[in-house]
Amino acid sequence: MIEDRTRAAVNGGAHGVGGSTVWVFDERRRVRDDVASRLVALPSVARVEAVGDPASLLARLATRQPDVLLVGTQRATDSGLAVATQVLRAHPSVPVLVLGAPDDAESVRAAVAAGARGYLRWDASPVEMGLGVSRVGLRAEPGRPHTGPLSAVGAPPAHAFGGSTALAAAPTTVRAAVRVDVPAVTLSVREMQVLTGMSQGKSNAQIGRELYLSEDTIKTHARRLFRKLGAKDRAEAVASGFRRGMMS
Amino acid sequence: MIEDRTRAAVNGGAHGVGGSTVWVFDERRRVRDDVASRLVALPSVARVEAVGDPASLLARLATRQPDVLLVGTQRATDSGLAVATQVLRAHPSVPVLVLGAPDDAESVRAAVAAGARGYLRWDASPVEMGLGVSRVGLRAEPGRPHTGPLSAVGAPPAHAFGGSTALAAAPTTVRAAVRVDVPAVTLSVREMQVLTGMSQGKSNAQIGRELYLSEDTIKTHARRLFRKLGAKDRAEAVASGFRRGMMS
DNA sequence: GCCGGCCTCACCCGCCGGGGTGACACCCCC
DNA sequence: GGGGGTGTCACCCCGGCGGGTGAGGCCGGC
Repeated sequence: MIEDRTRAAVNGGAHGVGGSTVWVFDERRRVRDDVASRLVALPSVARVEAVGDPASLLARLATRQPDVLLVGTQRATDSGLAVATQVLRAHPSVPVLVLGAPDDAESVRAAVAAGARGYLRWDASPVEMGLGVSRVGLRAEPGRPHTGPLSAVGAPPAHAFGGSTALAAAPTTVRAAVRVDVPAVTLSVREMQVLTGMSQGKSNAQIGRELYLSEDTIKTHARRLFRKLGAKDRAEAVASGFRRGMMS
Repeated sequence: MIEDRTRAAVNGGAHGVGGSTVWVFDERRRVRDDVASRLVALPSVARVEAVGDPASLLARLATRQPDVLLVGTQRATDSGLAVATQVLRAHPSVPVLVLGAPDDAESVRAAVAAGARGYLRWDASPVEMGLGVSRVGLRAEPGRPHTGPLSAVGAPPAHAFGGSTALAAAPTTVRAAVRVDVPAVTLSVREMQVLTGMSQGKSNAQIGRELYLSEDTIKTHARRLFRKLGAKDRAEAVASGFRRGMMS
């Protein structure tokens, strides 16, 4: 019951049309929801399912398999580690990523030894999660299983746990890895000014006043930049600007 | 006349309330407009003025001074370099950044020798420009002049011109340098799903259908996430999500 | 020299977005 | 055990968004 509620809350009905399916296991609801909330923002992730009960995790694995399975470990109870080991024994082909506490290198090392593909700090940013997930379980096409073989992500627990965050080194690499689309668009100065205004929550009239232009003129620029960026919305246009590296 | 048109097009009326004023000089209109279009997207830049004529550049400098002056150089005619030298002789306190071609290390070296604070490739991304501009001409307060002294940015032209882009090494550092606000907000899973949908140009009804929820429910989540992010708009909310590193 | 892109402005229109408010239920933390 | 955050849904309201279209002028490139 509780489990169904959580599933419903995280799952919704996003029938991933391309993009991988990620399962998150952790017995602590806070943790798995927190991690899930960051995962749903990733463009490469189409479907996120949160599981809090070892039994139902194994039951699901019997019929379906995720592209990546994140397993949270906690030092206090060894349950997370036990679950990971159990899963890997039953389904060695499932790409398991261990979610470790920032200072818990041991459990992580143990899990990697047991067959996990890598680890992530549970406080990793979406970008870092994206890197980890895409390295471990990228799917080229919806029907195909994860493209393998992939080199282990979790090789050097020691130094990674010393830094601020595991896998934090190369965000630009992530961009390159995740990016798929973007056929190089250039916006004019005016269009950039309008887009910037939009990203600051300004109305067309407000942008017009600040640029000493008519609101209708702003609308025209907006329409044009929507076309260029392939956006139907100012929200999508702003997102597109950020994804293309035009904004910061 | 031509000059006035360009100025008006770039300038608008953004009376920078905090944030630096940047001038862009280049005789090639394409270049200066292109650079300007990337500068206007920077949160740390409040005002951009594009100048295409050496004479009017010097005339302006007599009365006002920018926080940063970008000077474009071209190998063919040495005009850009000459202008930079001239400006620096007349106004040594003006922070000059040289805009060099990707493969033109010589002019850059010469300009730095003449007193320029650093260089940027003219094809630098907004993020890289932000780094360069903020290092050279950050203003703490509207009234105060640029905070100095600042270490030269352009020390190693050689190896920088070897890489893909000058100053491209540490985008995360830029974040840290530019970021000012952001008092740590956490969105719930649902809120993240809604925000993600918004960033994909989906309507509330559409998001609702995909999550098997009522449109009114989506609106409620939207309202709540707007409050959390301090956004008045879905566009601003999306931008905020990106700026806070919640989205990618 | 013409064509194309950009800038500017205008008018019409339909619909969605966002605010306000109320309600009920669950969950977690204090 | 109660309060705060979250999830879900509903109704009302209206202002702004986005689409379509037309039109004049300037600039740069083929």
